[in-house]
Amino acid sequence: MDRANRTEKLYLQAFREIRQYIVDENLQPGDTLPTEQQLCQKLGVSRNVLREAIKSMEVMGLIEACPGRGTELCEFSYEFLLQNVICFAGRDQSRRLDELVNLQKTLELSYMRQAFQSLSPETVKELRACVNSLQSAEPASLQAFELHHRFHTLLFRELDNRLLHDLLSALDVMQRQYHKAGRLPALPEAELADAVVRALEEYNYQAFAQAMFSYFSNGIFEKQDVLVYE
Amino acid sequence: MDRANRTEKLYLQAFREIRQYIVDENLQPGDTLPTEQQLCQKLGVSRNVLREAIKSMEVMGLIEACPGRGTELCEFSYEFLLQNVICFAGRDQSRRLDELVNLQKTLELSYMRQAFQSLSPETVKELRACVNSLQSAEPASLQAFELHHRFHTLLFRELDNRLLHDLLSALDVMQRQYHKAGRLPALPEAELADAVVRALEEYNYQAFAQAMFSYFSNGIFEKQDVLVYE
DNA sequence: AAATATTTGTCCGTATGTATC
DNA sequence: TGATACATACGGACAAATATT
Repeated sequence: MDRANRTEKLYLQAFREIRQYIVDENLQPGDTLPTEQQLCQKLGVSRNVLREAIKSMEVMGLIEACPGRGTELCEFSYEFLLQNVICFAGRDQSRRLDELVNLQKTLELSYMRQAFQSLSPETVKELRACVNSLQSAEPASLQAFELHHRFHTLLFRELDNRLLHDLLSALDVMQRQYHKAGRLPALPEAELADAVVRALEEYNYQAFAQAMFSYFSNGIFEKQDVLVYE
Repeated sequence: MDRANRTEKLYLQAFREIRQYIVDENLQPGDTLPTEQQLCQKLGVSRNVLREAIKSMEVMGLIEACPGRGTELCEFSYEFLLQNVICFAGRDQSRRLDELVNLQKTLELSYMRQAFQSLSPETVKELRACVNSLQSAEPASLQAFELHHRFHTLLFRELDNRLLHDLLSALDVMQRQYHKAGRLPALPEAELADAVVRALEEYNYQAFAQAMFSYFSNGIFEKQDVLVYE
């Protein structure tokens, strides 16, 4: 670490270097990081500075430390997103919700063809059960919100695109905060979700796409324009 | 193995308490936190523990500390969160680049109409200068890579969508890492970027959209299918 | 089963650089 | 200019939890 002409704080620098180390070494969940002593030597910083960097990762749920054993990578979780978005993002910023909803609509409509092709009969059955519950649930209830979320999760869960999957989950986590704060407008009617599943049961892509567009033109999604092309 | 009975680590506890303090006091961006000493006393922990908690917030971009002045809240940004989602979430190296490129293509084509409408003559001039440099740069060089990214940044920088902006920026960060590792295939030819800017100079959306599609059908983007609709 | 070594958790002290008055 | 307040950074020390011999 070049300390002669450094301008940035050491703990910020250390954090990025450790993150880079994890990426470069392709460390997987369950793998252990070097000990604090080793990392201090590798980065050329004191133990305090190193811990400020490493404990940042632990606070975020990326790693877990245990005395006597060491520090290991965790399975990635959106928990830290949830915790922080609650406190810092969801405060008097009404347009952020629009941006979240718009991005969800854009992504799901853009990837729906791949989703359609990936869906197995088993998942379609689960989707059917989900939508049936949705139709008998109280609209705008917490239960309805959860079922809508499950509906979206099921639609894309077999699509083999980890990045998209994580991104959709992150969007969901963020929207959840708005819902808790009572600022989430109504979701589309259950009937529109039902039409999507009916198209899946008939394995009719045209009908599926049509139903998806209808779904995403109602409720909270209504005013979110998306550029769509042929 | 009894984790229930184990007392929680102090730095995790301190982190949550400080966050709660921010919410309770309704602190806004620009407001200052109590000094380290005051917080130590308030929470009843040592300075080291307190710093491990507070520096976690700074690493996440939630606060900023300055010697002699104190610590203040920052404007919330998704950038850090998204970068870490991308860094830690999908670690399958081989597919990740495809997913990154595909997502960039999807987002830029989906939001290009809004981008077109938002662009000012000043930015178009900067785009022109950027593309001119690109045409005289050595293809596949580091300079060409940087100019391509500047091209994309300029296209969307006036679009008033913070979330999209942060996401594109996070994708850029990740692609940079692939480029450093020499794993980034060739970008589209400079001529295709030039056609985009020519359409902007003529304020012709049809030509712009056409040029964008051509750009995103070449080089690294070639094999990335995107669902497009009418 | 016990002793020892390893690793993280927590605290203290000190020196330095920087901003403010 | 000087004094004060604050964050930055380093090092040492001991405790607690775990692993190893």
